[in-house]
Amino acid sequence: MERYKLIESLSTQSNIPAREIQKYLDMAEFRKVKKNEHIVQIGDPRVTLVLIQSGCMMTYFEDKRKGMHVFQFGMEMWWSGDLEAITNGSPSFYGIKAILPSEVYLIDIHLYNTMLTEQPLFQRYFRIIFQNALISHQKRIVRNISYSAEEKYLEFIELYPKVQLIIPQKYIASYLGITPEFLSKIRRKLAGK
Amino acid sequence: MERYKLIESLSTQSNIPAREIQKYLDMAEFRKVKKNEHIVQIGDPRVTLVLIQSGCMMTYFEDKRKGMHVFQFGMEMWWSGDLEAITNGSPSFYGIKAILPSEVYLIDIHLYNTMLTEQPLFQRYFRIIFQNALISHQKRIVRNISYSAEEKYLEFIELYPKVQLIIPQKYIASYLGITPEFLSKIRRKLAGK
DNA sequence: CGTCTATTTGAATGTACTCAAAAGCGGTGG
DNA sequence: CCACCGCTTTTGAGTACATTCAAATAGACG
Repeated sequence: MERYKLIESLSTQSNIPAREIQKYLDMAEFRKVKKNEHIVQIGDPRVTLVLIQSGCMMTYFEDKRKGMHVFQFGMEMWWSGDLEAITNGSPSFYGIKAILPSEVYLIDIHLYNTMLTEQPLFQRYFRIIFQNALISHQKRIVRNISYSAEEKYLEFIELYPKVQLIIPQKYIASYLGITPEFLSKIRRKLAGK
Repeated sequence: MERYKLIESLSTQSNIPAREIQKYLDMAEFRKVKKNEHIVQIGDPRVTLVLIQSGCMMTYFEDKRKGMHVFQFGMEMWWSGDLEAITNGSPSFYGIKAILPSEVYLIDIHLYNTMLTEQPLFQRYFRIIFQNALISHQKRIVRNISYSAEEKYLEFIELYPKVQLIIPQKYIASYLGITPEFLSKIRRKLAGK
């Protein structure tokens, strides 16, 4: 996606004039990142929201026992970032890295607050963004507590047919909370039908 | 919690004058519900957000194979309801019932939209509510994909020490996505330490 | 006190994980 | 353009975690 299209979309969604969206985007840090490059490391004190203009990003975290887990994938026009860290100023619990060459805008805490206070329509914009994100998080929890691994995988490829083609299978397994070996076995079983 | 305290809290959180909060609360349907009484049934076409003044509610859903699952618990001052149904007008995927005698306000789609359009500060209020809800949903997903059943349980009683005392254990098991029998075994194991 | 539901227990089963090794695949340099 | 290297995926055997089913026990409430 190109910059002007991103601005158009944001303008339409938010009812904020394109020229004003542009003003705030200019205040954000724009970055082109290569495949596998990190834009946020776990523990970074400087926390930002990330708006993806093009490419594909992934958010991950770690636990001591089992290492890295994929928290979510982000595509064009999606937001990522550690909302909790943004909210209370703690260091980032998540890391964010590019799965494909990508272009992103980094909105730090200060800019986020500026946008919300200077332009009240951003309150509405983020209310809608968060409301929709909440819905999809709720659905994911529903699947987490009621689906088998196989069902989770089938639902995933149905929900994100594009993502599924791009990213390594082991990341899908991690996102679903299963091991890559077991996902491989699920796929073998499904293929034999 | 009493009505005037609820109004005070909402007013403080939202920066909206108490008298105006009161006006919208008066437009909502107020209901006292008995223990185990339902305020929303799965599939209900009339969908509402629920603001809990007192007591304890639980949101649940069903799948054909394993029956009912607890989606979440709601305490005083919390919101519940099917956001997706509110957003797109579909029938409710979730049911809501009282675990304790409770008092709730029901905000239907129409009133929700009225509040958002008439009083822009509600955009900010719900932006904050959703932002915080999103954070706790994200954390729950993190636990879902990276914790064992035992760890999930320990985290639960730490996060919700009050809820844990009130509600039947089988509902906690369901919330965590495990069977009541297995939770019982986890507790036995933990007790023997 | 009796009934109904929740919890506990145990045995058998199934689902998913670990570990180790082999096969596949993509990018890089010669 | 091919060969090699590193990483991902597959495979299989053994194990651990969690479920199912059935029955016994405990608790709550009228």
